[in-house]
Amino acid sequence: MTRPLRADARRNRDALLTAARAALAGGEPNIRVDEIARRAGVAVGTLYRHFDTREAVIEEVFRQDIDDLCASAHDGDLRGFLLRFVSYSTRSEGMAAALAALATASPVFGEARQRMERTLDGLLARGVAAGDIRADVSGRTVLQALAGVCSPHAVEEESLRIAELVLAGLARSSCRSQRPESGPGKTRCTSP
Amino acid sequence: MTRPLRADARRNRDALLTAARAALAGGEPNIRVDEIARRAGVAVGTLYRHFDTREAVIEEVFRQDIDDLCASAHDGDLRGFLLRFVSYSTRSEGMAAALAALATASPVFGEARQRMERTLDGLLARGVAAGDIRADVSGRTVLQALAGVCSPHAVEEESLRIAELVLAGLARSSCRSQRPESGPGKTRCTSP
Amino acid sequence: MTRPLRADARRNRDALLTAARAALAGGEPNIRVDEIARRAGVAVGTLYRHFDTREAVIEEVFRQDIDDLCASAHDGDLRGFLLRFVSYSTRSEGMAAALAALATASPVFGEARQRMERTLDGLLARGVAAGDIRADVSGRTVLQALAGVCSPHAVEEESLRIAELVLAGLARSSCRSQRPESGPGKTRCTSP
Amino acid sequence: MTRPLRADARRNRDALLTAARAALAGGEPNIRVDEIARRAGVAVGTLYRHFDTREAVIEEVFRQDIDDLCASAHDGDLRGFLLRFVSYSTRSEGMAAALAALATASPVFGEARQRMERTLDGLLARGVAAGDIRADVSGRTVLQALAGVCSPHAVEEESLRIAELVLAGLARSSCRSQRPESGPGKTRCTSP
DNA sequence: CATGAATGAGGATTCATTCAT
DNA sequence: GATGAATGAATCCTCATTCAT
Repeated sequence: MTRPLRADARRNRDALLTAARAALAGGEPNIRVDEIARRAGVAVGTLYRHFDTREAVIEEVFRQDIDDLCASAHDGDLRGFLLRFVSYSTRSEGMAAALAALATASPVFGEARQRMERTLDGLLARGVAAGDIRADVSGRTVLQALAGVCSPHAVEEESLRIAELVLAGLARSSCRSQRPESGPGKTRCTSP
Repeated sequence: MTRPLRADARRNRDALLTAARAALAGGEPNIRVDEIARRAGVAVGTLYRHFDTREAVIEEVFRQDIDDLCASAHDGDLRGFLLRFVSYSTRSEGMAAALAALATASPVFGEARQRMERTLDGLLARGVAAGDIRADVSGRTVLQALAGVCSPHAVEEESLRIAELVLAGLARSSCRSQRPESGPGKTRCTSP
Repeated sequence: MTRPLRADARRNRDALLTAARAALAGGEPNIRVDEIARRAGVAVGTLYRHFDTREAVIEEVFRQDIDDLCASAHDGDLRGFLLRFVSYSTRSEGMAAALAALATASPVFGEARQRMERTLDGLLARGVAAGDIRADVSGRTVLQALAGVCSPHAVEEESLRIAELVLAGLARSSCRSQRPESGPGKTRCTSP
Repeated sequence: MTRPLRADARRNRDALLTAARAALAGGEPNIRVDEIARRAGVAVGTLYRHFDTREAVIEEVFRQDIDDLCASAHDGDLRGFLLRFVSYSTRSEGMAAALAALATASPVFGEARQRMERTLDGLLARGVAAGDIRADVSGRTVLQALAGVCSPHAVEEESLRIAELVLAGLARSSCRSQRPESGPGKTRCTSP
């Protein structure tokens, strides 16, 4: 049973996350733990009281951001969601690199990814029901396809074009033209 | 005027690149220089005679791979090109991480990216001429959209789905349905 | 405002300087940082917490030594000062080489040199006032003239002879005979 | 029996020494062997055919310079000799550092030192005979006293002052005033 | 709980010297 | 004799993490 944090402890924890988030968003994916602590106005020891490891700090920042993003999906607007994702990714240029650097399958990837995928699945399903979206694409695929916008140095304008491209690929009408030169593939389009 | 390398020197240089390529492709993006040299059967000093820095080795591997890939585009087959790219990326899972780690704009990024973009531009133009591909998407955008397949841990099957999704978005027919809920956007499709 | 060091940190810092001083004085001008740390009974990281770089350690040893030496000049005894300098230099044979190796104008050279020069200036002025010392020689010149005693492998007995030679040259009476073969030079002696 | 060098070998050897001398004189005491060879227009292997080791190259440069200098002493002019020495040292700022770096008692030190000491002894003896120079100072002492002018970054003007200071200390008249405050020391002055 | 000093494995790079061509 | 590629020991410095105060 984890007791709620004492007020000052809470403050420190938040300060650490804020400092880390700012650094990652500001293009410092390799920021050192000392530095994160310093900017948060605490000592390294305090950082390690709140987080098991450097990775854990970054993961938590990431997890929170994804949480916020997914929460915003309740309006059911797929396009809006993708654009917000693009916007977030563009702002946090450092995040992508940081996450890439984490490399080794940290659980956060799994968790955050699952939340994202489920959110996208919901939005896609809604679009399918409305007849706008093809039914043969999963949230997982869309997420992966959007990874491009996460790459460091991505420019927002360009990232928006990517989102539009993916959206176009998702449109129900695009289904028929999917494999022009081949016969009907095994991936059926909205088999009624 | 750089004189052609002596046979044995050439052999060593190649061995180094081969060792590095294998390591990167094999999921060891952080392989140490000593280790690369060891696997190539030479001493570190030899590595440093051929490459200014660790980064330079990785860049050269990357450059060669991209060169080979782009050379394969002469057949004009966009779909085939994208699938080969997916295949390459999937095999070289380590490469993505390695390149991401290089982070800071190493020139190779620019060079390789330009070569890729130009190649894609050519393939797209051909498709546009044939009436299969919409005219409002640049090679740059496609490349960026495919970045997702480069992420470490990407699974080939999934990456192929992404490629298909992007291809669907590129199809001429997808153009009309690009923005279902809005009126005709400013991005025109093949204005005849 | 730098807070005073914690007791144990202070102890470590001192141990590092002591180890470094001993090594330099003992003819090991090229001692490695690991080794200095090991002899001080700490890890390399600790050394680097206290000093930015290997150079910084050596500079600090040098600075302290010069400080101590200059502090000893308060008695106004020029001869005594020079002899102590000789003694120090002879003991720290490694120091000379170490400093020579630092070569590139590290600020400590400037600082320590200035302190030495000012100290010598003071002692010379006192001698001039007493009528023992010629007035046309600066502390800077004397310091430079003594550099010979700093050379590695200098033997104390010989170094003392050098000091005496310089002292002889500094004596007021030596002024007149300074340039036997030429007429009165532009460098006047104690212009009354 | 060492056969005289073939013309081209001779040329290479000279080119190497010239390159090394220029580098040392030009403030590059740490110049690498590759670089010396490159500047001489030959390969490292050639350098190592002529000299056993890096040290050997530097020693040979030094030896030649000292030879030239000592040869110039035949005119018997002590002052002139010292001034030439100052001039040489000032020009070859890098030499001092290089020699200091050699540290470990390379034989060249001994040889060159002996030649210098003997030359100085001769000049001093001449001065003693003429009644200008005190008899209780050896060439060795004078040489050591002049080491200061060899230090890197020495400025010629300043070095000349040092030489004058030493010359003043050497003057016969300075003998009496050598130890003003003490009684007659054991170092007698020209005991007749 | 917070502090910040200490740890120490890790890893890139240099360069004198050797030796096969 | 000349070439220059290869060797590999030598070393400095970084930084995530621990733990005494």
